Parts: sequence; structure tokens; C-alpha cells
Amino acid sequence: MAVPYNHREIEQKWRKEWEKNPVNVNDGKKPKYYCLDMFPYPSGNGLHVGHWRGYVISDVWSRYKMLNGGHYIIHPMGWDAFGLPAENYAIKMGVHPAKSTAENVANIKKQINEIAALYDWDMEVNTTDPEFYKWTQWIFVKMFKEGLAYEKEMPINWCPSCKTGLANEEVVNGKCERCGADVTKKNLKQWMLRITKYADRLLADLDKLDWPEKVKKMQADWIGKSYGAEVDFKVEGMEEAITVYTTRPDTLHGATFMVLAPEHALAAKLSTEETKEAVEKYIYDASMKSNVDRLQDKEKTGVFTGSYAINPLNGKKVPIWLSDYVLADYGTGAIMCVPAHDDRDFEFATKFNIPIIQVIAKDGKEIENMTEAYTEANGTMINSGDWNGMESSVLKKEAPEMIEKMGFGRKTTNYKLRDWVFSRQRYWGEPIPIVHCEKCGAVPVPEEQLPLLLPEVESYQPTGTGESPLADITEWVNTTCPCCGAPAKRETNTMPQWAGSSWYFLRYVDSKNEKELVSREKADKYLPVDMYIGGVEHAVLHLLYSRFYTKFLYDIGVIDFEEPFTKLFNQGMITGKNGIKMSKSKGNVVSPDDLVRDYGCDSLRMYELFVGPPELDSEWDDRGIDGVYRFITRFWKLVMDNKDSGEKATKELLKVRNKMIFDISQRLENFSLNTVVSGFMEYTNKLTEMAKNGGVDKETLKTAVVLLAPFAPHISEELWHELGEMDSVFHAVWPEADKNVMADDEKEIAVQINGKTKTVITVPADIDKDSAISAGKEALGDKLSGNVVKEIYVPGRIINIVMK
RNA sequence: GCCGGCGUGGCGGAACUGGCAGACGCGCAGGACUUAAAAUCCUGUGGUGGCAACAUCGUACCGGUUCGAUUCCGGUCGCCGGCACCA
Repeated sequence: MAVPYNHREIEQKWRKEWEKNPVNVNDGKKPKYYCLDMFPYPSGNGLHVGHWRGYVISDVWSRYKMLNGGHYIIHPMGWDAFGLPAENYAIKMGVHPAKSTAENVANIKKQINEIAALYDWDMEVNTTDPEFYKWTQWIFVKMFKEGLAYEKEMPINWCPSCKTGLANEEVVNGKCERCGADVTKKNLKQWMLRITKYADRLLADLDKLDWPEKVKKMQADWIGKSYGAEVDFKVEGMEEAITVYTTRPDTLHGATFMVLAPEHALAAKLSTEETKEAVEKYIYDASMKSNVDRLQDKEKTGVFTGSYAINPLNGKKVPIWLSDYVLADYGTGAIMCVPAHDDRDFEFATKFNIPIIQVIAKDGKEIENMTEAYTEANGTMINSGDWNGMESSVLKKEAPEMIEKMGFGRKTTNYKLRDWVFSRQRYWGEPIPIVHCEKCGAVPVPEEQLPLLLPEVESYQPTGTGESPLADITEWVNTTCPCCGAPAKRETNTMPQWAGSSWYFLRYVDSKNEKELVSREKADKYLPVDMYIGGVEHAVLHLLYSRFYTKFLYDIGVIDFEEPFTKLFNQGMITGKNGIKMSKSKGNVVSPDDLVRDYGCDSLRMYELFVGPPELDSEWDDRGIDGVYRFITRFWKLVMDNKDSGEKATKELLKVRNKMIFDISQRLENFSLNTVVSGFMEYTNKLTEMAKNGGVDKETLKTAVVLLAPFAPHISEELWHELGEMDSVFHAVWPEADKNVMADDEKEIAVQINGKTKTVITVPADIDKDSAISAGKEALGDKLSGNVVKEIYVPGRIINIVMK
């Protein structure tokens, strides 16, 4: 009886050996390949099988790149350790976040090591390490100096549950992205990052990226570039003009009213004696509404200001209204309304009895009794003075320049992207390195004084008034101005969790550098990231911020590339039964620990891939792992039983070997990792069958072991040595398929009548059409009755006889 | 509402560019080994009819293109994801 497969023994043995003699070494000559996982938040709950999947995918890919191409693999891991959960835990338990974080990191690190991934812990980073956040602060100071970080008092998104301000990207359907509470508004002086300055580049450079189209589109939609015109409307009886932004300047003749956001600077000034009270009330009410209320109020509300503007194109008087369906911070905060051709304007005009003038003909005619807006931009212009008869689709493009020439507007573009609210009124984050001086204003902490350490506090409790817990530490807050030396106060807000994660991938390759964020030499040599793997939930937030930071660091000469992640792969989520997200509170968390103990790391790795296509969500079902374990055991038996057989490769074996190389490689290149696993099962079954009927040669077994190595590293390494090799299997070369050997001499092809398969025949692979068809007809025998209309032969696949 | 994606056995899923639908695995049923069980191995496994060879239906639904459609086109329904008054 052969040696049985003992996963525990084998895995322990090689784990120790690899620790002593790492297989992935940088000799300075190999080409680099940077394969990165989105680094985790070190939660107290540890890892579940869902986290594993991403790490397994990236490790399989890393090991494949090591074997195929002989790359030196940069495959680091670190910790995104600032953030609310640790802080909330601190509030509840009175434990300093640094302490609980360190414990969680230690625990998760142990779990991650169970995956047997190639992680190079020398590169490890932790966003809460002062030596790391020194550079997070340094980037902020640089941004400040470049005018990209600025302070602004404005109504921001406020999460009453997290008691902190939020970036636009963190508000999902009016709710807090993290905790789901309804987001309200609050007027606070905030630090902002001018990401909008990069809007065009962030949009244009998406073309350069080998990313899923879905993610690129989500980013493009988020940036939301639109083309149009600004048009100036004079206010009757006033000096001021109101500028509106429109993407449909072709419909200018149909503008019958105008609406300003209640927050618009002129809103209150436009009221007359009669309307003053109503206008002020409307403005006040709007200011009290939360984002959620605004979203939920489907019915449009509004108030007439009492003032009129002049349509600059035709001189007509149009009433000016206020309504909260106009957003204050998009465009100019004011719009011209063309109810005939816009749904929202139509609804508003109908409700408040405002005239509707159609300016684009539908089917060449004016619509009688309009019941809804005609929003197509295709049609002939009507009721439009000089523009009558023009094609609206053409005019739409030409109108901005025409308006510019006429002197009452200009061609312009707009973005949905807003500047990034960067302050958080919380404790557990990077202190913003700014000192407020009465004389000098906001002054950055000098670069040589960084890091500005996060001080100890007595209470982590957020104040809820919009002040950070840091504000209570007077000895920390009170300082002197770095500029003039006068008494001054420190900024007490901290940075959002995104601050560290926006650039951490740069730091890995030079994580111990005390002088620079990353040395230019190492950056040039090892960056950017070749393959980035993580969940799709970061499609906008993290990926957009990281791209912004990278572009900024490029602009100030720190690095020489503009995009951080050349290729992106989004793995699907592993859920519990019925697609329910795994969470402690739902009690459906599956821990990998027991599975590793019972089945081994190799089996779990392969099962993580086998559950389904890697890019799709999959429901976890423990039972399936038995199948993979059985396969691993069979593979073990196949190699162990035949390693000394001395069998020579037959033609048939060579064929199977090369087909195996081809299939596995191709599926791997296509990232079809679930079918790679089934492929291994098929070939193992096939080879086992062949072993029974004559034997399997050693070279074929070796080939199979190399192919399996990225997926099941331990058993592959063990069997590689059992097959007589002395060096690691990971120093082998990925085999290449010989297509000539692969080719079959004979093919089974289906014989069909009218497209329905009747029988299957075996013919020589190089058979000509006529012979194939006569062979097919012969096989059909007396099923072939009636008139043959057509005969089709698809080489190697099908014979189809069309009959009447 | 707008923009994406998806819909295949009891279950997870396969099918390259229009060419034998259901690979591989789970589960289930039967058998071998065993005092017995576990493990392992073998056989079967989309529906209907038939002892069987075989016939017939079948990839959400309706229709189209084609010798041939899970795959392409038009429409309907359902599910998932993103955005959500962006003028």
C-alpha cells in the first residue's frame, strides 16, 4: 500500500522549509511583477472564507507569474487600521485603539499565513504607524502648498450616528455608507481636497486602464462630465445677472421660467414686498431638510420670488422661482427651465401654471395637449425665431458657440464630481498637520516636524457638536505658529480612513525609507501595481481617490507614472446561504480555520476557486469541499503509484499531456479559475484511467505537478520532490503546449439531419468534405429519406444534411 | 426613472468565434469491500414514453434570422448591481 495523503504533515513540512528558503527572491535580474491585494481593515472578527477567496486568487496569480516568465513577485500585505470600528470599540471598552488594533493584526496575520501565500512581510505597512502616517501628512502639506487643500465653511453631509462629516462618495442613497443612518446637513468649516481639478484627467485616463468596463463606467458616471453653455439672464430692475448652466442651449427659446436653488446667493434679494415672507420661509425650510427628505419628496415644491429675468435671446420676461429640486452646488445653482422638453420642468410648470412652449417638433409637428415633456433632442426647431427649421441635434452642438458670439454666455463643461470633504470629527485618524494662527491664518506644520503624532486622550467620545475629541486636549491644541511664533491653535480634525489607503501601495516597495515617501529609484523599478485584486465595493471611493493621489504625486515629481493600477480584478463576494452577506450578527460566518485543519490548505485554496466564477458572488456551501479533497487525494495517489513506473510516454500520453498544458494555461490566462479546477479533475481522472491501462510516464506527472503548483503549493512541492527533483517546484518553468502533438488523428463528429443530431461517427481528422458527407450519410442509413437540399460539413465538428 | 449585468438539472456551475446542451463537482439511488460503520471503489442520475434500441420535449417567456441559436436580433417578465431631481 502506498503512502496515504497526509495534508497536515506535508503542509507543515513545506511551510517550515519555505520559511527557511523562500522561493520568491529578488536577484535584481528577474523582471518584477507587482500583484496586490486590497489591504484589509484588521477587524476583531478575523477572516472568513470570503476574505480567503481574494487572497487565494492573488496568490495563484502571483505564483503563476513566477513560474511563467520567471518574475520576481512583489506581493505585500498591510493594514488599513485607522477608522471607526476600533474607535467605537475604544469608546465601549476603554481600550486604546492602538492596542486593540495591534491584537487584531496579530490574529489576522496568523490566519493569513494559513493561506500559504507568498506575502513578503518585510514590506508590511500599517496606516496607523507614525512612520507611515508621517507621509500621509506630508502629502497633505504638499497639497496645501499646491492649493489643493483648502478650508471652507459649508453645509456638509453629516452622519448623526458616526458623528462626523462625510465625503459625497460616502453617502449612499442619502444614507451613511458605513452605518446606514440617514445623513443630515451641518454647517461646518471643513478641509477640502480639490479633486475636481483632476476631473478631466481622471476621466480621460480611464482609457489607458485594463480594468473591468463596469468599474470604468462607474467612475466615468461619478465624474459625470457634461457639455453645454452658461447663459446670462439679466434680472429686470436690478444690476445683477443670473447665470445658468444648460446642456440644452438649443431650447433657449422655450425657456419660460427660471429656478434658483434656495441656497443661491441672490435667492433672498429677489423677493419683493409681497413675496418676502414666503420666500424667506421657503429658504429656511429648505435649509432644515436633510438629504433624505430632499430625496424622498417626489412632489415638487417652489415659491415665486416676484422678480423677472429677461431671456437674452428673445427679450421675453420670465418669472424667477426658487425650488429645492435645483442643486446649489452643481453648475451655477440656477437653471433656465424649458418645460416642453424636460420632465422636471414640465412637472413644475404644470403644477404652478407656467406657460409651456414647444421648440422641437415631434414627427414634424407641434404636439397638441402635451401631457409629458418631449425629451428627444431630434427634431426641427419651431417657435424659435431665427433658429426655426434647424435640426435640434445639430443646434445642440453649435448653440454654445453661437451664444458666446452673441455675447450673453459661453461654452462650458460641468462635472458631477465635487471636491472631497476631508475632515473627520473623530479621534482615530491622522491629525491634519495644520496650525491656525490669528495673524498668518492656516499654516502647515513644517515638513521636518512630521509626523505630527496623534496624542493620547482621556475620552474617545466624539463631541457631536462638530468638534473632534482632540479639541479637549488643551496642551496639544495650544501651540505656536510655525510662521510667526505667536500663540496659535492646532487643527483638531483628523483625516478620513481613505487618506492612508489612497497611497499605501507606493510605500510597500520602500517601506522603511525614513527620508522619502518612496525613493525614486525604487518607484521606477517596482511600480506601478501590475495587478490589483479586491472587491467591487471600492469601484468609486478607494480607486478614484488612489488615482487622484497618484496623479498629484506624479505632478510634484515623486513618481513617474500617472495611474497606480494597470490591471484590476474584482472578485465576487462569498455569501452565506441565500446570498446573505456573512456577518457576525447574522451568525452565518464560516471560518477557514476548521476547514484548513480538516481538509488542508491546498484543498481549501482549490475549493475557494471551485465554488464559482471568481468575478461573481457565490454562496458558500461546506459540503462541496469534499469533492476537491477527493480530487487532491486521487492526484496524490496517481503520482505516488506511478512515479517509479519507468513508463515511456506513448503518443497518447503526449497528446494528453499537451492538451492538459494548453487547457489549464488558457483557462488561467482567462481568469476562469473555477474551470481550471474542474480541468485538473478531468485530467486526473483521465490519467488515472490511463495508468490502469498501461501506465503513465514520469514527465507527464511532473508536468501535471508544475501546473498544479500555483493552486496547491504544498502537495505539488512534495510530489515534485517525490518525483526526484531537488529544487523547489516554484523554480520550474511553466510548460508550453506543443500544438502539433496535441492534434487528434481521429475526430468524433455529430451527424445531423436538419440540425438535429442523429448519430456520432469517428472519422480521420483530415477527412475532406465529400468523404465526410458520404460517411455521414452511410451512418444515417435509412433515416435518410426524402430530398437532400443541402449538405454542410464543419471540419472536425459536424455534418448536417438538410432534407425536405 | 436612467445605466449596466444576469436568468441553463435537486444544487454549484460548464459550453472557445453560431456547431453533439448539462463538462467537472455536490447531492441522491443502487452495488462491491466490511461482522458493522466510516473511508474508498464501481454503476446510474434533465423531463416524458418505452424492457430496450430509441423517440420526443428541454437553456425565464413570446417572436425573428439561420442548414443549425444557451450564444445573434426585437419584445415581455423576473432577479442583482450602480446612479438617482446633475438641468
